[in-house]
Amino acid sequence: MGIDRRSPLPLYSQLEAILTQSIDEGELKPHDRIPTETELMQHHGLSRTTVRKAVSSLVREGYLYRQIGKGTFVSRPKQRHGLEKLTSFSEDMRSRGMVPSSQVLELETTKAAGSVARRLETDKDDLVWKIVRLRFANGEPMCIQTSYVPTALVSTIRAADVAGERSLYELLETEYHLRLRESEETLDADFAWPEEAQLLGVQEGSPLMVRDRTTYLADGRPMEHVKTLYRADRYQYTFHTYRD
Amino acid sequence: MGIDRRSPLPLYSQLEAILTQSIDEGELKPHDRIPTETELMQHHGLSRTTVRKAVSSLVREGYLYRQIGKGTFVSRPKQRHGLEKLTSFSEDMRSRGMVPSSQVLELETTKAAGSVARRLETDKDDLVWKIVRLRFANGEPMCIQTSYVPTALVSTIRAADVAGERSLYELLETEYHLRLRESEETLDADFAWPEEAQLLGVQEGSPLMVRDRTTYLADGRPMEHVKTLYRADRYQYTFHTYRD
DNA sequence: CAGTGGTCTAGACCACGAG
DNA sequence: TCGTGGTCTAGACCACTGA
Repeated sequence: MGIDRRSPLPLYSQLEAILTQSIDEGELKPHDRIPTETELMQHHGLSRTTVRKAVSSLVREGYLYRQIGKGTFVSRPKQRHGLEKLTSFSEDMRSRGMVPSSQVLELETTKAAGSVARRLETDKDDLVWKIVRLRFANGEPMCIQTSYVPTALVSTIRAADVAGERSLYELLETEYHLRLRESEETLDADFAWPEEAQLLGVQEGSPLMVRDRTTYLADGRPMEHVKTLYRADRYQYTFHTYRD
Repeated sequence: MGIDRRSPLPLYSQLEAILTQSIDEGELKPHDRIPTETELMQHHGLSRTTVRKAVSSLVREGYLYRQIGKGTFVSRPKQRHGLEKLTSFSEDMRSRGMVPSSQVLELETTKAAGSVARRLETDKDDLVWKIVRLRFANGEPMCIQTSYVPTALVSTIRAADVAGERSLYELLETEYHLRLRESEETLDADFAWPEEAQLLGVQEGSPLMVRDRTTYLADGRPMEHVKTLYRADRYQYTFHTYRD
């Protein structure tokens, strides 16, 4: 494994891959010092700027931490997976080692109600898709998800597009070539109402995590607003924060 | 407002300040294109590398977004405050425009129990501080917070250090010169047990947000493990995610 | 003191998007 | 075709850390 200058991958991202691989394979252990920036330059034949770009990126992602005057070190294992990534339910479950699937409960176009219209920045009478799905992880109910997508962005959605293991985001990215950039989310706690409890297979009044998300495209237009009710006994949200 | 080469602040951070100020003051509005990198170089007499470092940083923080071949644009207002910051309860409440205060319910040293010892990476018999506080925002109960801090790091904590408006983090950073780097957190939902409900002033069985956090120092040592029970009717956790 | 990461410069070539 | 951001180089000086 070395730097390949004919590869289309940028050199800094190749160096990132080399370093993360050394960490994941255990060559570099937590709190080990990694090679000096000068050593990395000479060893891989790169400029200092490129080396620093690779290392800085891994520092941002939580793989490494720097101490001025001393060196750069490997972080504690669980402190990786630095910044929160924008993922679909399917991607989220797969990264937790579970198999996602879906059952479509509703799929229709409707006029955007007040809060949905505000989040999607559409007019009150514009049509939006409403998709209600019961979502499973390893075949067990995990959450109820209600999504709204402007019909102005996506003309057609069929149940088969979003059922089973199919992901709405995959459809939007592959079929409609919409590039997602970021989302804004809130987490809250609530009870299960009777209908929700029955769908999720829990007792009425059980605790739920409520996740509200608005997703935006690369050009800034809102793409989706979604409310998800998770079984709190099966789902925890995990994240990282940094000082400065 | 311009670049001051005699200032101790790095040039890229001065440029960041200039750009964020133009945005906050409304000179640059959401979806406006900001000046080209070349224009910023010439206007401020900086190299392209420095300009790019400033702009990239604002892109990471969610102030700006880039579209290759087209330019760099201002994000939608709420999409700023990009990455999650490691904040104390006091800092969190102040940033939400509320006044924090605390009432100390317990303050003692104790042997670290199983899960606490594991999180703090101490031996089972090592002593840790246990601090239980009822925390208020604008005088209303907001959460119950139970903190554990190794006595190896902090020899003395008096009730006055952590009561009222005083923050544990401020104490650690100013008195003990401990530099915090990052934390690992989970969010969950649960019910209020009778004692908790009474302290928080809610009905028994009300929904709570449960936040578990372990905080680490710049050199990687665990500094604090804290469990916080928030009134779900008064607290929502808000965050951002990015694709790629 | 020598070595580390932190900052900065002046140049270069490229791929993408729009007219 | 031209201007945008994306990548990369070789060199420089600085502040902080530890011996």
